[in-house]
Amino acid sequence: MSPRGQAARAVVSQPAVRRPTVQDVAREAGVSASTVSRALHTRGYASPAVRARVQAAAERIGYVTDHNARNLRSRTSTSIGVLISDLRNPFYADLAAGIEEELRAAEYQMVLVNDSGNPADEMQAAETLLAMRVPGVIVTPVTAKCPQVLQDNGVHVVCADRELGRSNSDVVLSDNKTGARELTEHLIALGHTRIGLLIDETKWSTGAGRLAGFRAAHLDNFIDLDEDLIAYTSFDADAARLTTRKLLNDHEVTAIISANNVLAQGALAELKDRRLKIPRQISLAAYDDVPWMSLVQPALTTVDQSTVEMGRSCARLLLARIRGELPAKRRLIKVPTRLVVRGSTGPAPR
Amino acid sequence: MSPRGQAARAVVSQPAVRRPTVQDVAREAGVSASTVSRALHTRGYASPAVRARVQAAAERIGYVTDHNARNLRSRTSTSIGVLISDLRNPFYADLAAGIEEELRAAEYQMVLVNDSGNPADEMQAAETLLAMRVPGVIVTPVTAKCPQVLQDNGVHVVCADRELGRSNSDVVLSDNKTGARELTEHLIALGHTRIGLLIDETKWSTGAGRLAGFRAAHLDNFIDLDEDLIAYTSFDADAARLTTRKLLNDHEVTAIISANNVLAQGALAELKDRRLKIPRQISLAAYDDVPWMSLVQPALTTVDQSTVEMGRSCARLLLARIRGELPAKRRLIKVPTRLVVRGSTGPAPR
DNA sequence: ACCAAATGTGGCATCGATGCCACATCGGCG
DNA sequence: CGCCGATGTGGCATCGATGCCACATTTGGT
Repeated sequence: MSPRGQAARAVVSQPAVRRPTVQDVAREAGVSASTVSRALHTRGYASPAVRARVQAAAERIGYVTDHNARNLRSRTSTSIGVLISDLRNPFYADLAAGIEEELRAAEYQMVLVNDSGNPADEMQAAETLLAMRVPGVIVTPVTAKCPQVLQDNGVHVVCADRELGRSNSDVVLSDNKTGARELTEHLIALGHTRIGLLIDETKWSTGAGRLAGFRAAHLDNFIDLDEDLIAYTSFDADAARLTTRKLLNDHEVTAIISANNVLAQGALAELKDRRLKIPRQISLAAYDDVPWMSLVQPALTTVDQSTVEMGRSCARLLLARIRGELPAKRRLIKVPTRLVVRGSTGPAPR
Repeated sequence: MSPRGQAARAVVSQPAVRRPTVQDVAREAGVSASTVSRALHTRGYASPAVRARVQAAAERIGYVTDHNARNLRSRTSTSIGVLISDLRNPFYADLAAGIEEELRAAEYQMVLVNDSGNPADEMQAAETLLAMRVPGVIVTPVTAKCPQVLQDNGVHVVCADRELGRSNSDVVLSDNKTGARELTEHLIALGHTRIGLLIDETKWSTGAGRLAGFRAAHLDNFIDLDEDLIAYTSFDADAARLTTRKLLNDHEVTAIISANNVLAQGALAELKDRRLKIPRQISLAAYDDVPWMSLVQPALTTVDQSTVEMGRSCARLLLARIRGELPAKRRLIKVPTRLVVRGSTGPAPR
């Protein structure tokens, strides 16, 4: 019976329930809407008596503030955007978990987007977050453009895990160089001099830092680093496996360091496939400790980068920034790492 | 210098940028605000020429729709709440990843909340989502009250992974009974008759279903099930390890099935600790295939419940419901499982 | 007692996009 | 040649909460 509706609209199930508004609460409590607003929101003045009365009334009729209206009017929002590359990778999941925990404690919400490491998806997500008028975003950036656009629009940005070029956003990083150096030195101390490094990228601060730590350890210990032992690979486990195969075929190495948890998976698969005894014949170690690494036999020696804590740091930093508690200068937080020695690393053979 | 401000408000960094509104776009394109709205939003009539002109104008001045205003006025929202128990558990991470993927494809956003399996946090989150006026929520419920409250407020709910009592919400489940039965029968076919089941809960459909499948397999194969072999434990790996220890001490079992991925971790730890040869001395299998299970030696035989696909299903179902494409009757989707036989299960000893 | 300051509450406009209707314009057909 | 419907556009009110100010009332000081 739509009067003159042209395109008959799809039948959308109605919200059905009319939700109470401040007006309703006001009537119920016998005060004005303004007073209700002040009484429910902590900030603002209202006598204890009125406040109690209003709260009781709100409770009674099941009033729940409309965030949309609130956000619109007050030009703020308690939703925070979180842009990560792969939720299925425990690193990002832990990061997100840490962020969520801290945000929730501060009564903020997390809008999580998986950009799959894809620049187009990342920009798309940034646009969506702008539309939501979020006051801040935490991102493991794929492109420098994304944080840039967000900032240009007045959104606070914290980059997590990596830094792209010279941005001026706050950033929280693992202490990649130190972590990688300690891991490498651990192997050197065990007598290894020919150590392969499996790494997927060095354009971002993450890979660059880990590579730098690897180099530094060699330098400090007066070991000539054979550049061919730096095995560049793609970011998935299968590629890492093939690269490991090639590395083992072409070079004599007594130990392998994988630059992240995914690559470690490929490396381990190849070593097992070759029935190499770890650590007797070859040692294996990885940057980024994730749960499976302590379940395999032998358990892997790793660098634990306290990923959940990194997430928390990101959130705390962002919130502080939003609240205006920080000086203008960009802040860089380096989260310390911890070397976790397990069974997969041992004395160099021979 | 605040004129008569009482509680001096915290200095909050201003949004700084005034974002363009439809009015601005209207001026730029030489049309009215209404027209801009129609031209940008696909629905509604606008001549191709105007539409192009408006879009160009919007692009030029960097206009981005304000979701808050849109949501408020049109009483809709494209944010979907997702309430899960533990993002760090790969099961939930995969579920969330599947959900996010499907939501993003439909231009919806995911607001993710970790309730830690805690009823209070769960209700708190439900309230927040009500405040956000989300049209739907996907939840792995802890309490029946949560889906109930949401529904009472006109929010569509899809329960994922488990069902609590007699709710009338849509639900997406793994085919627990069949999966568990197949896994158990696989062991029975290998000659096992004394199989321990490590399980943490049976109040929810998840545990109940898996237990039922375990029983059914015994029944169908005319094996008397010793009730003592059903080892009830708590939901963490450490507890599972202790329970496994007790199970092994008190009973002769030739195989152990763990009802989920976390418990498997505990069971495996205990078996390794006892230096039991898997599968020669004892077989181990688990419900819920997660990545580490194929990395350990021997790799674990599991039931893969296609978690990511479950997540996608949840999202598809919810969106269909929101769009009003579904009949009123509640829908139950059982996602089929797949038995993945690996090295951890073998013939029963003796 | 009287006035000033402190305190608490109500009124009203407003945030930005959109639903709804009125109306201008155009083309087609009798 | 004029009327009517189709088509496209503009005007205006509205979603719900809150910022800001005015004003009523109380308190305290002298």
